[in-house]
Amino acid sequence: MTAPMKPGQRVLFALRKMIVSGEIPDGERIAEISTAERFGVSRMPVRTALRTLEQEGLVAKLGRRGYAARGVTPAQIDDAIEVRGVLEGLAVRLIASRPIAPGFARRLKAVLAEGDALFAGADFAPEHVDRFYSYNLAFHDLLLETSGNRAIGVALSRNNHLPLASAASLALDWDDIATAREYLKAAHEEHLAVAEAILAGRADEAEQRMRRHAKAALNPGLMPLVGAV
Amino acid sequence: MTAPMKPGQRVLFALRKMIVSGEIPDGERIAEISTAERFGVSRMPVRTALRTLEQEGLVAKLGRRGYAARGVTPAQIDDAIEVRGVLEGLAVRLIASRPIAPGFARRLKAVLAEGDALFAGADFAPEHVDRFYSYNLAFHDLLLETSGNRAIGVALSRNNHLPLASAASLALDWDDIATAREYLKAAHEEHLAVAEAILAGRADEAEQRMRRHAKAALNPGLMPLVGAV
DNA sequence: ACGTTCGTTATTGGATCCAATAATCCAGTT
DNA sequence: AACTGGATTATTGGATCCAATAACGAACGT
Repeated sequence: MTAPMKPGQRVLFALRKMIVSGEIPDGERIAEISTAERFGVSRMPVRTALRTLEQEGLVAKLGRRGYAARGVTPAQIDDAIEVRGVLEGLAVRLIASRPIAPGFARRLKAVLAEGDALFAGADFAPEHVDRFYSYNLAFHDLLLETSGNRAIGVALSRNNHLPLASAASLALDWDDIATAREYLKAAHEEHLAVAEAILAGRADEAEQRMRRHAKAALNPGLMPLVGAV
Repeated sequence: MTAPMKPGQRVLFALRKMIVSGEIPDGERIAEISTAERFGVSRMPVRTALRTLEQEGLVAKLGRRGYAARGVTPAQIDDAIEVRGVLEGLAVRLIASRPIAPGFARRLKAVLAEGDALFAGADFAPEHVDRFYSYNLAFHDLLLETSGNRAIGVALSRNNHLPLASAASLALDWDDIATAREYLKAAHEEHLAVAEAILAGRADEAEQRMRRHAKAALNPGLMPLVGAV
């Protein structure tokens, strides 16, 4: 991860981080030349990065005057979380509306077992948070994949560029590990409830539960529980 | 529209059309150099176009071997329409869940009046289809804007690059103008029903109706009724 | 005859250069 | 003094050039 990154990726990641962190304030113009000099690269990586960021909605094109940063407000993060909720809700609705493949049921239970194991004991260390993160990712990925609707994944990939999955968000809870455990445990139980509704074919309930599960991340200072990349 | 286009836009549009139309078959590799020569431009516009198309999911990166076209199957179009339905459903849900601004009610009624005017008489010409297209766009745009959730628009912008709004789709119906009128009239009445549910604050109903409205486009050979850009 | 390794080649990513274009600034005029 | 016009300049988009890299093929050794 700390390996030397190609210039294009490096500039893209750096700019994205600077915008979402507010280091580049909202509305500030981002010129190609000055940015290129700032990073010590040519204008080319900056250009491609700005194109990508435009697609992500993090910068806006100003006609001929280049691009301007679009600051990410907490309200926008809430917006993105809400969108993620309905998209993942659609995914589970689709799964629950169709016959359940035996292989899926098995894989789903295997993933959920990871979560069960995490909260089997009363102890909870920061390492557990990492493991929960992996488990959570696997859970959401499995559902997304099983839905068979690739358009959901395409739409989701936008939201996940927002700082919902950043380590900074997680750090807030690391101070109080007991609270973190309770919160993550609640999330896991929501997973279980969603899974049960899916396997029982209760599509409406599965969708509703998934939406609420996403919205749980709206609580400030709590783990975002973001899905895939 | 038929004005001379900049090379970048031209290549992007052309490639997009060629992929969704199947002129470039699924899995076929798209090399920068040969494509650039084919269009008579340098590699640069092709590069940016491929980057954009990758974001849209229409091409896949093949590590070092460049990109490959990802053919758009009818199933994928259905997927995208379903996603659009839930996203626009979320938009109207949000609007209906909040107090209605007087200005919004007025603007909404003004837009719907355009639709009323279209179907006031029994005659229907191809020109009316164009007008319906504008009206339809205005309706969906207004809802998207009023929702206040920009993440919805960002997510939607992906889906609308699929050939749902292409003139080719519209052409199918131009052969039988009477059928087109009936279909578009039904869509307009769905708009009215959605609007009524919104203004009455019936959020669930508004969302459900909007979803079904989107799915109406699933009927083959019928106008997609696509939303914004 | 088959596998391995080295060299060639095709192809993308980055850098630099050039052209077009719109915004800004200054001067001239009313 | 204010407004209008043109000229300059800053900035993006496109073209060409260079470097890095991985795939492909051939030759050699076992």
